[in-house]
Amino acid sequence: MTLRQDIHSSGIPVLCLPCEARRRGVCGALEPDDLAQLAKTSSRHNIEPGVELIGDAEAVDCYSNVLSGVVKLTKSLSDGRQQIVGLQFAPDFLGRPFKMKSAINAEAATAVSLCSFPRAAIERMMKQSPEFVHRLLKQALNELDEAREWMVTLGRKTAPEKVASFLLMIARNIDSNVDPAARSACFELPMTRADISDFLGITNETVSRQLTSLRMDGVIRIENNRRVTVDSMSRLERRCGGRGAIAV
Amino acid sequence: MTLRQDIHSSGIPVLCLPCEARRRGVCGALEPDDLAQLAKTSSRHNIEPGVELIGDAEAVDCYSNVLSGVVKLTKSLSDGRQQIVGLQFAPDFLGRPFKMKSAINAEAATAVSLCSFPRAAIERMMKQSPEFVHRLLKQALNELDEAREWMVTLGRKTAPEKVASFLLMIARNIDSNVDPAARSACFELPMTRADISDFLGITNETVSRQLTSLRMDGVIRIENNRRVTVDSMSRLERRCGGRGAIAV
DNA sequence: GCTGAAGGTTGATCGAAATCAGGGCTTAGG
DNA sequence: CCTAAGCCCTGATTTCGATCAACCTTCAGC
Repeated sequence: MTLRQDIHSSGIPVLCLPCEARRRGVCGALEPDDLAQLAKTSSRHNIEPGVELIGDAEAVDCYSNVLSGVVKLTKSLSDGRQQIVGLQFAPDFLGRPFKMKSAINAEAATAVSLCSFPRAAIERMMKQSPEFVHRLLKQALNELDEAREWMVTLGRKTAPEKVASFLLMIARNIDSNVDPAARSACFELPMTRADISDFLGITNETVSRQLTSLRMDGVIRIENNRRVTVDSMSRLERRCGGRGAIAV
Repeated sequence: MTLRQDIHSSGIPVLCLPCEARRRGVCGALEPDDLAQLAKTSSRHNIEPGVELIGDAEAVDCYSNVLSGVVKLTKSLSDGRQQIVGLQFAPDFLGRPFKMKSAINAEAATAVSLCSFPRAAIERMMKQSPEFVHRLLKQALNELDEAREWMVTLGRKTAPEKVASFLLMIARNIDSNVDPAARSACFELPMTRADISDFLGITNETVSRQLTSLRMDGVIRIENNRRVTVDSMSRLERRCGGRGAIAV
């Protein structure tokens, strides 16, 4: 299985061989020698939950692949109100081409491991590999789709629907069992109730109440505040509000 | 002024010469001969307000530059709730690379004129011009920024702040006077109260009340329900809620 | 052990926006 | 002319989720 993909793996850096970013992430666009060139400039980091990756403080001048964990992207109003505008899972690409001051903050929601590259290396790669830019475009369009999906949730769904939709999204992104059409799911919530409320545009009290309500109705089970089991995904789906966009 | 840009305009199709898309849109990425090739396949359309451009109905298989007018992108839940997830102004590029079923609807909000290309022509151009893909990436990232900006508005701003923010965005996008730091502005609202409410995630009654409130307070003047005059942009800005993201 | 802080749950109350309802203005068509 | 349909505004009432407040559990540090 690994073999089939790696028949021509000669020249691929050892570190990159098992890397998910090569299979589904931006590195998948690169030829072995491009990859080798990029890998020489790369460095790996393990980040503690809560650590700020991009923000007003230190203008981190690099790009990274998310190898594991979850990164939250937030925007704040000057009076402290905060909104999470995106979540990045492995193997998403983190960083913002063409822009220094992004007015966005990135923070490790869970423990996170990153594979980072200096800005210059990425920009060089964008010049020499059209396929790489192509991948970046694909990822950007995916993020755009997700953002728009959440705009519907933020603007038009009720609090119970918001919480159900959130659980569904998390289940689909980090469920241990890979089957996308699985009938049940079990996972760790990657963030606190306060984070979830910042994601859904509601308060943490409301998040708590809605989780309780789902638990009471037998839709989910919760252990240790974090571990969630969904026995019937379809029941959860039915709580998400009108199925998104009827378009066939 | 036009001259300076067009010293080497030999080979540029006549239709494209005055086109805004060449200056600020995706066509700006193209060499004269690429442009000529693309122009041969292009067609111009004038669309009435309310006409659906992309949707479940007819899967329009083309891409377009918006030459004038405003296009609204919407997503709907199956029970009829609707959310506008984006507005496209000239010279934005309309259409979705890599995907047929987009689960998104596009509709002319005002009278719109388009310059359309068949899907195949655009895909060929993406293969032969890396600079073109580069432009598409830039536009996608811009749209992503805008979407995220609006997520903050949808999730964390009050109704009065939402309406003020909307007016501010419109003013900056379609104000007749070009100066971005203008102290005052005057423009036509490109959509009905119902559309605005679908954009802001509130009801049309609330939009109406907030507009009245802004009018009573002397922040704006309204003629014919559509024509809005903002005498002091800074007063309007102060009504938009905490200034977005403090990041320097 | 005690203490304090952080995260979470639950209850009571309040308020902003939704909902329900009516009425005005403009435009198109008989 | 009259009528009907859109679009918009405004008032009365209701409701969902915010706010305020209390309490629980866990965990780190002394």
